[in-house]
Amino acid sequence: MGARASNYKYLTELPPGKSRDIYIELQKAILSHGLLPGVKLSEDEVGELFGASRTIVRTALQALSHAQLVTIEKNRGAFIAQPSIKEAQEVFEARELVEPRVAGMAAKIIKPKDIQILEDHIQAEHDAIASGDSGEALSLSGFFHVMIADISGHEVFSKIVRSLISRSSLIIALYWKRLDTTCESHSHHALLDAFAKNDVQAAEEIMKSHIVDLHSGLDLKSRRQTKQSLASILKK
Amino acid sequence: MGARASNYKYLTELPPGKSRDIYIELQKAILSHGLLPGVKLSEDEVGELFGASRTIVRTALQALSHAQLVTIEKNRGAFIAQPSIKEAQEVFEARELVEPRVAGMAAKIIKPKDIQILEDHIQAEHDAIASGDSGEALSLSGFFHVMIADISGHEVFSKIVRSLISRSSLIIALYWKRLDTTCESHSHHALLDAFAKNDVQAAEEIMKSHIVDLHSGLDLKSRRQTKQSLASILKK
DNA sequence: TGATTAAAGATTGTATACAATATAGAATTG
DNA sequence: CAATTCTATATTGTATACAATCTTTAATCA
Repeated sequence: MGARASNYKYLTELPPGKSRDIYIELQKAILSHGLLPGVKLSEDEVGELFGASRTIVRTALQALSHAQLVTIEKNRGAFIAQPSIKEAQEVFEARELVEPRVAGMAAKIIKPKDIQILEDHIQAEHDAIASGDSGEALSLSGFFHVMIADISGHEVFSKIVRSLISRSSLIIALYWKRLDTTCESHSHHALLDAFAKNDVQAAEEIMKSHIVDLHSGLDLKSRRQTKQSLASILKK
Repeated sequence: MGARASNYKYLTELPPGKSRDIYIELQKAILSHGLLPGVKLSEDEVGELFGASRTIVRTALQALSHAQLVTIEKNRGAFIAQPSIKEAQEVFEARELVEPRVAGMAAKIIKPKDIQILEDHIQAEHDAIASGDSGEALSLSGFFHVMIADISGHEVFSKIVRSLISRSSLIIALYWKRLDTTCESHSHHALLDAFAKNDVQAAEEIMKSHIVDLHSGLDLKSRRQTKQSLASILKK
């Protein structure tokens, strides 16, 4: 995981406190593929790791389950979610509907300052890829989409996009075609060009085809096996 | 509230148990305007009402806060959410994007059996209006949209729609123009006609204009005041 | 009297003990 | 030896006690 973790603002309904911290740390680990689908999150183990009581840990795990990053099975515990093939399909269909609209809205009102921030972010993506930190790279490329949603100023769409992006990370872990290949693309750059011109329609189209691209990078025939227990990867 | 409460399947990430029951009961009360925005849900009070310990109640309240039906303020407690004007606007904008698509998908694959169920449901709406049970009528008219989402078979869209519909109920409580007027319309019937013909485009258009209609029924200039404490309305 | 402060009460936050359930391993049986 | 049952262990579910915080009331002072 990235030595310098992205300090981008994470969202959760949780009030500030230890539960929220645990939520954010686990989310980071999930989004950067430090924790893979299927891994069990035992309450004692997580509590031990973060020096928190089970009460606190349960609050965090329940929040993650509401965000659909974790599945809680009665009397069995919490596991990193494993989206089905159908869900994977649907998540990307939803992204194809919502994100182009959001990108268009962002294009309409984006300011030079925001464009600069996005450019820096793309640079950070490249750096992560260059340094071989594919987990961080993946996480950053997801955040790029969230940042655009935030720029649009539309909080309801923004929350929907956040949720879809998070789940996309699990989907990529399970169904991405070529494990070696990073999902870098030129689309992010192209999007910035459209933003710079405040070209709403171009932004919509580029975003649409970008997501269709990502979607087609998935192998939605069979689910990858992901055992790998132990949550010792959390220690950054 | 309706003597015969809608037994339509409620969704929550909560596993079966008392927390889930409380969640569902509170949700019902919120959606039918038995509990109005701003009302405090004290843990002891709710626990007393349902014969549950605070641990259980807290789980339910936290789930409701994740569904954005309840706002939890640190050290102050849980309150029925009060969507802002901006959020109200955004929720309906999101509905205008997502629901037409979902209606179109439903039109493509709907079966006679489903159409019959929807017809019966509309009848139940009329009955509720006739009997003056405006809370139940409102709740049913929201469920109509959820049922269509379920018929579409697209679970990701369906969950998004559920969330938007729930919040719409709070928004209507705060911003609906004429308190005396029920939000009945002919759109639901028109939608059924399109469904019967499997007319995708018509279904999309009717749904779109229906939601625009609802949207325009809101007075998004000022928020209504809703005091009314006490959660004694829960006892059906 | 009005505002400010102080104390009492009520409510939420957290840790922990105990109960219920599931899991893993040992013993038993065919 | 394979399959099954039983037992011991580990894990989650829930209630409750105590701590921290907020709210309300009472008391004090200008």
